[in-house]
Amino acid sequence: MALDNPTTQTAVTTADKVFEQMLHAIVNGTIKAGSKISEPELAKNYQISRSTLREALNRLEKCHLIERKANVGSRVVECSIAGLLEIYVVREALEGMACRQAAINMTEDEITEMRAMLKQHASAKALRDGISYYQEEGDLDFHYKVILGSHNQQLINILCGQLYHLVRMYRCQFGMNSPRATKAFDEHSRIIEAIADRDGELAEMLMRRHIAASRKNIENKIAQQQ
Amino acid sequence: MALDNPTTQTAVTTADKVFEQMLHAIVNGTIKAGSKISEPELAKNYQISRSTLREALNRLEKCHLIERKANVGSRVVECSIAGLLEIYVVREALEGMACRQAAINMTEDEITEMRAMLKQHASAKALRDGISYYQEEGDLDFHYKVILGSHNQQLINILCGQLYHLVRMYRCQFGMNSPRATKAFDEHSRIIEAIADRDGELAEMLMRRHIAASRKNIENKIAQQQ
DNA sequence: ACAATAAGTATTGTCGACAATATGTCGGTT
DNA sequence: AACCGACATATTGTCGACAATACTTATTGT
Repeated sequence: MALDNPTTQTAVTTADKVFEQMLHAIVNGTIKAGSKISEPELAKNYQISRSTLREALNRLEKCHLIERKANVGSRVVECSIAGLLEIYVVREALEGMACRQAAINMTEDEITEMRAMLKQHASAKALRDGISYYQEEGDLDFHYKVILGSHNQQLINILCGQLYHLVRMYRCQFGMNSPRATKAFDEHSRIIEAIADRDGELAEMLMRRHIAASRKNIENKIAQQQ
Repeated sequence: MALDNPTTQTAVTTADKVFEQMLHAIVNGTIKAGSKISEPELAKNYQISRSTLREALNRLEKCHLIERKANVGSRVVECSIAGLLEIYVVREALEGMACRQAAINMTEDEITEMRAMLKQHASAKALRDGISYYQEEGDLDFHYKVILGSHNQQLINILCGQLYHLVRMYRCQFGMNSPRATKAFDEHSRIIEAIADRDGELAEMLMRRHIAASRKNIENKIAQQQ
């Protein structure tokens, strides 16, 4: 069985398309974080009925991008520092485990593919312009591939289907062009080697440190600002 | 802020009520695992319109209890051994981390409460009748409280809001009256003590071993049957 | 002047009908 | 006889209207 990849399945129904549009709009802040969602207004904007919009809202809720209260309505989630740190904690646990599982379950082909990807990132890193953007995308790609490599459908669903979009939202809204770019690259390399060695324990530890380092980096930044 | 507890919020709308009914029906197998869901039929059964039923189905999908394909329909998830093991892997990672966070964030009151709960379980364990049921419920209670103790909303959402119901479903359908009852009780005690000592690292390790032991127990059982 | 209550407005929840898509059946063709 | 394609049926997706609930505003009483 090919592993279901929640972010790749193409939109077929109109609710799907509206969902994707709103997804982008929320991630990049066009629809502001914390703002209330007016069903009648949005339905008119997207030229669809309220039922269809509500279907799209349900998908967004599944990604934890909006929150609904009965008989009150939907709000886009707030982007708080506390919320960001909470996500890092969850990622540390889940991606760490995904890494361990990847060391067990990844095929040789997948490992080869990851090495190739990393090489490509290295050359992209060499040319200095547009570093942050590409590096960030590369970072997401890397983590993404490791998660898929776990071959654990539950892990994939949670990380790629739900948390993934939230992470992107935070990155966009907080404008995080990580200064850890070069460091992160080395860490990625070591993680892949641990996976290639089928050393699950080490792979998990390295991934956890990698994510924990990002979290601490943010915590420090916040502490400085205050 | 009081921590939102996804399983406690009472049903207010009719879709909520139908969701809860279907939840029970799916968990205890009244609606069979793997079976296709007929929207017209169920809507008639529950005496509601299809829109309302679909709303309920969306909630079930959020808990990963049903799966929908566009223009095809919904199916109740299958209960496979592989799926069960996948869940244990996720739980090991997430509840382990929840335990670490609980060691950091739990209030003294919460710890006192947990100790009291464990004492109650001990006395319940003493009277031999109905052990499996109560012990299982007790087990769920224990894990539940630890998760809430993490004070991490993301962790709580994922574990209590989504995986919780799946775990219950597997327990029901596979008739798992764990033979690890007494052992599990001791492990629970040690975990609480680690939390009380504010030793997050130990608490996480103990919880991970606790869950991994359950998983291996199942793996062994399966291996024997074959 | 302030609080509380009541009416009015707006938003969400629910309903039944219609349109679009997929599944199953039957006949024809190679 | 097996495979392919068209038709019929059933199911899902979408729509607009109505009902129920929450919020706002105005009015009244202290």
